[in-house]
Amino acid sequence: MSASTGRTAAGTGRQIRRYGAELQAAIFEAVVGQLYEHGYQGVTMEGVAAAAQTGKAVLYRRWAGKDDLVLDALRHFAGDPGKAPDTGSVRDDLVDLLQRMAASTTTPTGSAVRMLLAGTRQDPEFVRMVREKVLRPRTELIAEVLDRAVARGQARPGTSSPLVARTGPALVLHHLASEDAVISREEIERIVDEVLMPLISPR
Amino acid sequence: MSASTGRTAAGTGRQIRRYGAELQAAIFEAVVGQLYEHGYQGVTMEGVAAAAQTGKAVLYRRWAGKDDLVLDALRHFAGDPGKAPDTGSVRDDLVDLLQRMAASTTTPTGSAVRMLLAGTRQDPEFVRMVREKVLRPRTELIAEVLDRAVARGQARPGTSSPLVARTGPALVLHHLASEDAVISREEIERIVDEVLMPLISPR
DNA sequence: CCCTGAGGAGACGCGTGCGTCTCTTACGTT
DNA sequence: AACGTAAGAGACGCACGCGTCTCCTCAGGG
Repeated sequence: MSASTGRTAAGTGRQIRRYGAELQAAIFEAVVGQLYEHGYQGVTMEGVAAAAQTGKAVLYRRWAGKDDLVLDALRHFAGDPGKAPDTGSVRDDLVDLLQRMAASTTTPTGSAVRMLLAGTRQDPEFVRMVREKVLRPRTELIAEVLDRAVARGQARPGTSSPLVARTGPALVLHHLASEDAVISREEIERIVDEVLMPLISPR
Repeated sequence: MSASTGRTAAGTGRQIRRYGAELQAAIFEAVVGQLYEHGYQGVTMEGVAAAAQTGKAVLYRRWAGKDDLVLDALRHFAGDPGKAPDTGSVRDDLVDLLQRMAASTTTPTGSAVRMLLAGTRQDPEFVRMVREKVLRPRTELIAEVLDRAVARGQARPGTSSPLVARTGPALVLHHLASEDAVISREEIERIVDEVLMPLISPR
């Protein structure tokens, strides 16, 4: 009998209602939160709506469905990989870059990369986007650092092959698989000192 | 009224009924098939039962649930990474090993590794198993090859660090993420010639 | 000050997967 | 030849996520 309130009369609060861009930002944040916590499969429209404190209708008014939403959220967040460091020491530059990469493995952006690895049938648009917006820019930063090192004579010419630029990221990523969780600073320095530096330094 | 047949009277065939080990093998095959085609999330008990031409009861009589089943199937298939090649040339040995690894990225075993990469919350038992039974043995083969190379004087001592052993696999795996699909023989040779060999060969 | 449009919340119907249960039937054993 | 066990098949109830739809309600423009 008692009325189904339909509105949580309980809470203290007035509710502030968000519109447009502000609302969208909150939704994106919710998406990447879910993504980070439960992986792609764990992202649900219902979960996102709840986390963003909004209704599903709002989501469907803006996006066609889950794929579209997640894609858009990632596109929004993947963004700026930062500028390439230029300390004058290749070694330090590389450590810095890989450190950043490692840090981002636990972020939504990192999740995206891992989804990429995982996917047997992923939305091709999604795959493309992650490659373009996440992976490539970061590899390019490394290439940039290597180029500078070559110019400075700190590295052999020819060192700056795409393959070499990929080696650092590959090892950081691989660490995720072969060891537990977080990669330590020491481990990163070991990657640089034991693998990258010997690989590039002049004979 | 008309009997619900309950049995497809249609087909030509008698049905051969499988038991015990034979049945189990068929089920495992179905599991890895599903795994390969749709990824971990795409494996369903119903799908497996159908693919194996059996009933769900049979599955639940043997395994506690999906996790248990998949884990067991992988454990069953992950098996033998083969013996380390010993052609006398480190270079050729490495190419051979990485080639094998690359080939297995499209197999169920490969899917398992990718699931590992992907997983934000995976069954820890599963993670441990893939590390132990899939990743580690293969890295050890490489270490073995490197050790022999050092012994032969084809590689600098100290070359056989775990990190160096990981570099090849890491690059192969990373290729999955950064490029499309299959890794070519040429690409593998490039990895060996441009990265691994310079890294290990005596100065 | 009222009206319109979007936001917050969630009910609803649909499909799908899980895990259980039932029923019939083939096979190996005695 | 009779029997018991497990296989093959799938119905069933439950939970959950999707995408739609409805119902307020808040805010801002006329």
